[in-house]
Amino acid sequence: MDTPPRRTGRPLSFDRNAALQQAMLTFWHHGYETTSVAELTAAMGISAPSLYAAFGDKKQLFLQAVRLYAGDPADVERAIAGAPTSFHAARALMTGAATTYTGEATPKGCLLASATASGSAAAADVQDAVAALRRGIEACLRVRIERDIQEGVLPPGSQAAPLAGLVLAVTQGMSVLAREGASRASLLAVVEAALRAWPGSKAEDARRGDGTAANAAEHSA
Amino acid sequence: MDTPPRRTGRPLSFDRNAALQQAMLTFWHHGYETTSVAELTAAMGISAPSLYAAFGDKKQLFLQAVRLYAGDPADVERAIAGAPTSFHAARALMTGAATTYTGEATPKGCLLASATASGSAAAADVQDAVAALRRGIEACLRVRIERDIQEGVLPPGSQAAPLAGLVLAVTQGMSVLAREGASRASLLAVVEAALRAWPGSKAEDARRGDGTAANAAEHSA
DNA sequence: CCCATTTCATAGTGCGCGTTATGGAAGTCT
DNA sequence: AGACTTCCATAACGCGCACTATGAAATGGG
Repeated sequence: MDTPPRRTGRPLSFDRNAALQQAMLTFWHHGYETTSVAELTAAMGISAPSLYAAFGDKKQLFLQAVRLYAGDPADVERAIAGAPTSFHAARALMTGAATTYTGEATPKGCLLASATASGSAAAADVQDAVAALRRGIEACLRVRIERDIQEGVLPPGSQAAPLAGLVLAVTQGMSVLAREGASRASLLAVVEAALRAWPGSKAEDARRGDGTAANAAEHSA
Repeated sequence: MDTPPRRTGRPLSFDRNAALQQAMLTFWHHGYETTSVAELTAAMGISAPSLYAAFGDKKQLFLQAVRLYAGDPADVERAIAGAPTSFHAARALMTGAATTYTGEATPKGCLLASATASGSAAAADVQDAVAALRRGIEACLRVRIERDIQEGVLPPGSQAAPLAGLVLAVTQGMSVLAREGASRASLLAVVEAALRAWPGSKAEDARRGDGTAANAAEHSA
């Protein structure tokens, strides 16, 4: 699909997926505009013409790296829709983010947050693509919260949009804290603090700690 | 102090403060590394040699713009220390941020969050300077929360560090939402949702809405 | 074995970057 | 007025950027 049958000619001398993985890590570390093609070719272990032949240009390479980073959006949406409650979905999203942002073998923070926080007008379409991913998660979570309200899981009068926005804001904000060196434990504590804002979740579930459906938000390798 | 007495010679043909203001807005809009000196000189209405004579180089200009943006750190710390409670301080910080991030006459989001989320190794000291500002606010807020715990304003067992981290995370995360076009009202709703996480603040103060000591966090022009 | 096809390595393209050298214009001081 | 100091405008510096032209090397098909 991506690679129509290559019938003849010299075979590729590098692992395309491994190279894309290295590109993803490089973008994750430095951001989109502040990563140079020279840095990419060095990390990927290939030359510039090979990069352009295999991935298009820098922008298309970044978009493919984003897809590798974020995984299939349908997976995240299924995880949100299939969680026992929106509370569990929110906890899974945020703990997954906190865990991903503080991985030992990966850069700190969030590739999406780091890559597009700043940006010149030339990279507007890149920002749009990343923003679409975020909006998708936010919309899916908001729908899940609304369902809980209608089904009586959450008290009536609970506001779905601000809660979904809170989860997204905490998620993106934790990227900044992680980048400054915050530990995984401290971020997970921030997540638990944020979850106290969930309607009907004050002292009664303060020390529940089940973690159902955790780690469905973002990949971890 | 900044400008030792200039006794003779041709006077400056531009308003130094106005030029710095324009530089700040340009950095605010595009970030640090993704703003070129050509963009800066165009926005400031001066030529490159004038910029270098008046402000040093791009890095020093950015740091001066950050000081103009953030104001005197002592003001923020006084506002936090002088707030009636840490809850009021947190609300003031977050509502101030939400308001600043959605100003009509200013770029969307936070200059500090936008400028340093991405960054090559060459700009590490710039990131450190911005991170120091954030850490200062976080530490000051954490101390304020600890005071409330000791004085019995917050229930014992309340955890200061995660609460301070939550406020910082929400603040930085709102910058991302604002940059994607979130309205001021929606961000203020996120702030109110986040404040429900404050210990001892569930339904009893849901519709208080005093806003004491609001708007002390960040400047607004 | 030769050809068609694809990839590889080297080298280089034009361009925009941050920064500065130069010479003249606009002031103040005596 | 003239010396001196400071600033402005033009033009250019070297460098790194994203990207590519060129030709040789490595494969499969006939």
